[in-house]
Amino acid sequence: MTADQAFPQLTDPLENRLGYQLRRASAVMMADLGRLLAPLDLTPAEATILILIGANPGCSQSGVGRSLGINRANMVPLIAALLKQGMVEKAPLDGRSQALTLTSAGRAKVEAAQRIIDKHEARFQALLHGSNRDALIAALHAIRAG
Amino acid sequence: MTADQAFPQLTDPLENRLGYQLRRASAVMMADLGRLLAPLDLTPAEATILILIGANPGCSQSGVGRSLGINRANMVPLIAALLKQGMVEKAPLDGRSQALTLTSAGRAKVEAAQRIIDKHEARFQALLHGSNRDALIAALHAIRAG
DNA sequence: TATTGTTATACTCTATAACTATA
DNA sequence: TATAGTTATAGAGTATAACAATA
Repeated sequence: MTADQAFPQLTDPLENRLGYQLRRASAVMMADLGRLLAPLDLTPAEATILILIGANPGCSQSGVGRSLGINRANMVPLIAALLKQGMVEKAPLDGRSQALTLTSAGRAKVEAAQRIIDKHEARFQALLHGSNRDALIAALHAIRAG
Repeated sequence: MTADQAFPQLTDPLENRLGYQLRRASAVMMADLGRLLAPLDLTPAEATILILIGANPGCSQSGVGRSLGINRANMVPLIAALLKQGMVEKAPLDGRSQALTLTSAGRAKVEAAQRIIDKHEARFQALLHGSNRDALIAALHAIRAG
């Protein structure tokens, strides 16, 4: 018995649903990125936080959270892990805020992560040979704003 | 002090990342659908399961899971909830499989959910005025296959 | 009065391992 | 040997409420 006889495909009324396909496609890319970043001991969330701090030295923890859609409470253990690993430093900004910057170890990690992410993105973009990649990004921005 | 002075936007090096924008766009649509389905006492996951059973009467629980990317173990409480709510019925198929079908209450729920999903999808598709909607779906399929 | 950072907490989602019964 | 259904469990991710210190 062949595999496709053993598991006949179900009729899928969700094939043409934007929200559903967005979710499944996102899951595929997230899982791939997670596998690729694991050897660096980074999760996709940690990598995006490091990238954002690298591009915005002196930013606050809440600012990072607002930008990434992660709420303040959930930023605490994420930043704590990056501090513990020596990738991020805090410096008092005013009495309540702390300015975040990357350490040199953090900068090295970000560069390694960026190289991995670049390859990962290029691999998926290559699958979109027909469609316009910029139009896809523009569509995703429009959906986010909706 | 205006709001944008209080929360200056951070420089965002993720603006142009396919995987990241996919994830954020997906989260926006999922949150919207969750809000819209809540009055029906349905989660997006339950709605997609009902839709799939409705389109494939007699399918198995594992078949639904394979199609939706939900593993067998996690299907158990999902199907149990739909059985308890009287929306799905099980009938012995062979000694180990159960054929799933919708009850009349389940069919009514699916129809109500489909109406909500249709409006939700139409609202987001309207935001994509410039770009080709079919090209977007095709791109998402290509990413899923990658 | 609003914001930052924090703690505690709870709920959902996802993943794995192991088991029984059946094919 | 592989599949269906199940149980138990653990780890993420996400959400809210509340608090202290500060603006």
